[in-house]
Amino acid sequence: MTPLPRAFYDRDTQLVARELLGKWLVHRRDGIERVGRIVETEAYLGAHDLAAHSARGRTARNEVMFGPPGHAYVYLIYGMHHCLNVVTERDGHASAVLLRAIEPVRNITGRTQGPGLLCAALRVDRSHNGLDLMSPTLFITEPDCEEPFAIARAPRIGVDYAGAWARRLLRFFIKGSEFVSKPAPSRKRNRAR
DNA sequence: TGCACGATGAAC
DNA sequence: TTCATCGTGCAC
Repeated sequence: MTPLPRAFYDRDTQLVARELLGKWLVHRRDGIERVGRIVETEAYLGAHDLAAHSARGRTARNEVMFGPPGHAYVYLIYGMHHCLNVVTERDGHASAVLLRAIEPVRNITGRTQGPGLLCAALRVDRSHNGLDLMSPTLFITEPDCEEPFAIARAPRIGVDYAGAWARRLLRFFIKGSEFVSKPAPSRKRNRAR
């Protein structure tokens, strides 16, 4: 298995988010190779995207987002869950794709539908922050075999604070996959439109 | 030095 | 609908 080249990540973030669907996410650790098929992603477009961590400026936490493409941005959320992102576009653009769900392929135990569960199942944590995805321990690769699938899009999850940016269709998932996350129904009221 | 708050998940 | 749980970022 060969890691996708850096050029894959050095492109439009929405395009990368779409094309990551169906790819295999691989993590080798303790002699175990865990593999999951990516079925759900979210695009965070850069410092102008009010839902992105990078929108509030460069800090110690989001430093990796501001770096070159093809690196892992992993952070701890709600004091207990990890989220894995891949940095996209040119150095300094501060965009990334959040990997939200995978379908188990090899050596995966437990549920994988949601960014926190994905990291737990793959044994990915903050120690992987900044890791180059060209590395043999954590990378994304073409699947061994793949059947055609349809892509659906929807608003991103958990970013209601971002106003109009929260309503943009920047979440992508494989239509009909049972491994796509099913977040709790939003308590959002009827919204005029 | 203190404190409010998450790109979540699970229980009630 | 509520809560667990803690690193981060920014206000004092």
